[in-house]
Parts: sequence; structure tokens; C-alpha cells
Amino acid sequence: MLLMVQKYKESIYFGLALATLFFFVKWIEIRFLLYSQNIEIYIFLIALLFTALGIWLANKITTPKVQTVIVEKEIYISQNFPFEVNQKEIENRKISKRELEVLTLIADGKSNQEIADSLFVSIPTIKTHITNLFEKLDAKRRTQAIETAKRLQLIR
Amino acid sequence: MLLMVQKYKESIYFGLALATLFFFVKWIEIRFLLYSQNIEIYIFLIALLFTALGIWLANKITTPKVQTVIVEKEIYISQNFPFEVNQKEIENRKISKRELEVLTLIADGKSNQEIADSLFVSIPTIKTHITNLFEKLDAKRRTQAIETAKRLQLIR
DNA sequence: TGTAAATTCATACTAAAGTATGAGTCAACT
DNA sequence: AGTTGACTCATACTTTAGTATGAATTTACA
Repeated sequence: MLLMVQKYKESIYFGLALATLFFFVKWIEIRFLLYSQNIEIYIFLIALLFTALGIWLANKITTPKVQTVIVEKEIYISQNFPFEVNQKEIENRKISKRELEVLTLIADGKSNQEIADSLFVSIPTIKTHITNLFEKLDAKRRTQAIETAKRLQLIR
Repeated sequence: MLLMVQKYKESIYFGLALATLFFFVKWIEIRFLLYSQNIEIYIFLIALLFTALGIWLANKITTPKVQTVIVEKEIYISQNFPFEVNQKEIENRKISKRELEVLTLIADGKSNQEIADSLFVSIPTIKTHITNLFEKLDAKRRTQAIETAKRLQLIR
């Protein structure tokens, strides 16, 4: 929407510039046609003028290339008092509710058997959840998953 | 140095384009002067052509506009402020220096292999340490050992 | 109503963790 | 010099964890 307004604006500029230059051109035309019949010089001057106009236009119109600079901002976490679950991170990593439950139980030091019993599901189910968790947390082991999850404030 | 070569190159481009367009212009001139005496249309076409040339040239010559966008990437660092090792508990449970090292690495999510590599000892040695740790921490698994150790403030 | 995501389960397998037992080395202490 | 505790290593074994693959079911949602 804004982009269209921008382009429209540039068109107006172009129109105005064209009009202004046309009058200027007319003036030159009169002078040259009066003093000289050398049409080539006349054309050359117009060419120069409109080349300049084109360059000016191009600089006006062209959208700047976007260079993204990533600045790493360190966020220090005080683990104790104001504990708040990093919901954003959980959503970003698409960790489901069930997976989060499993993750919490892993961090409590529970075995797969114990987790399965707690959630009234089978061990293969727990294993599937854990495998998916490892993927989402870039972890290779449950201990690593715990470390990452706590660092990211996904769990207490 | 290279920039001058670059500019020189662009000048050649400009010259060639100018020459080419001049011949083109001549051709249009002949056609239009033959079929029409309307000099305004002729000028308008030239204006358009050289505006286009200008735009093309500008894109060739000018250094691209760069808009720098700074994106802050959040890095979470658990800087647990008032952390103090519960030395008394460590002594009570007779956890040795080496065992504490191993415990810390376990909590970092390291595998036995990685821990062994870090401490320049063999895997069986690490296993022995861990077995002793489990005894001293009343833990059955490394995850449980982590949970207990953190709860007792033995490690960060 | 179809479809995508979440949840569940299974089987078969490999890899890693954990257990049990025994033993050697070394430094500190008596 | 002998004892003790910490640290080391090994071998053999069991158990648990983790991987791969496929599939059924439920649920939320356009």
C-alpha cells in the first residue's frame, strides 16, 4: 500500500521533471534553431539532460538493498525468583503440550517407565515424544535436553 | 585502483550506448522527419530513451544503496546471581573433587564419552565415578542425580 | 468434510548407560 | 612402612535409552 503511494509520488516527480525539462528544451530549441541548424548538438544536449534525469530518477526510485546485521543480545536470566516460562521459545520450537509434560518429567529425573506410568501411556509413546523433543531442542541426550530447556526457560 | 577501472569500464559502456542510440536516433529522425514534422514527439522519444539509459546507467554505476537492519538475537545466559555452592552438603555426602567435576559435566548434558575426553581418562573411570555419585546422591539415573545436585545447590 | 497436527502404539534394532567385581597407582598421613 | 582414600582402569554383563519406520486415532480448524 505504502509502496504504491511511493511509486505514485515518483511518477509525479517524473511528470514534473519532464514538463520542466520540456520547457527548457523548447527554450534551447528556439535558441539553437535560431543560431544553428545543427540538430545533432541539440539531440546530444537532450540526451545528456535526460540521461541525467534517468540517473537522478534511478537513485530516487531504487529500493535500498537490505543488509541484515544480527546482533547477539545477551539476556541474563535470574533463575530463581521471577520464573516465567518462555512461551515464545516454546512456540517457536513448536513444542507441544504433551512434549512439555514429558520434558518436565525427564528433568525431574524420571525414567521412561516412570514417565509412561505417570501419563498412563506406553513406553514407545514416551520414546516418540522424546525423539521429537531432541529434534526441537537440538539435543542428543535427555541430559542435554534438560540443560537446554532450563537455559531457555522452557521449564523450571 | 580497481574502482577507477570500474568507472572507466562504465564510461566505455556509456560511450557505446550513446553511439548506438545515436544511430538509432538518426534512424528515428529520418523516419519522423520524413513522415512527420512533429518535432515534439521526436524529442519525447529521445527523452524517454535517454531517461531509460540514465536509469540503466545509474543501476550500473552507482554503488548500491544499503539499508542496514539490525536484528537483535536473544541469547539466554543463565547468570544465577546469588549462587553459592553448598559446601557442607558436599562434605557430608563425601563427594570428591573429581566426582563433582563429573557431576558438573553430566549436568551440562555430556555423554560418558565426552566426559572421558574432557578429563583425559577412560570411560570405565567415568562410570565408576558416576556409580559412586549415584550412591552418594541416592540417585538411580544421571537425570535424577542432576535434579538432586541442583536442588541441593551442589552445582549451578 | 477434508486435512494437518498431535497423540498414541508397535516392533526391531543399535547405542549408551549403569552394575558388579576386581585390581593397580599414588599421595597423604600415622 | 603400612594404611587409607582418591583416582584410575578393565572385563563382562544387564538395563535403559535412543533410532527408524510405519501406522492408527483423535482433534482442531478452515
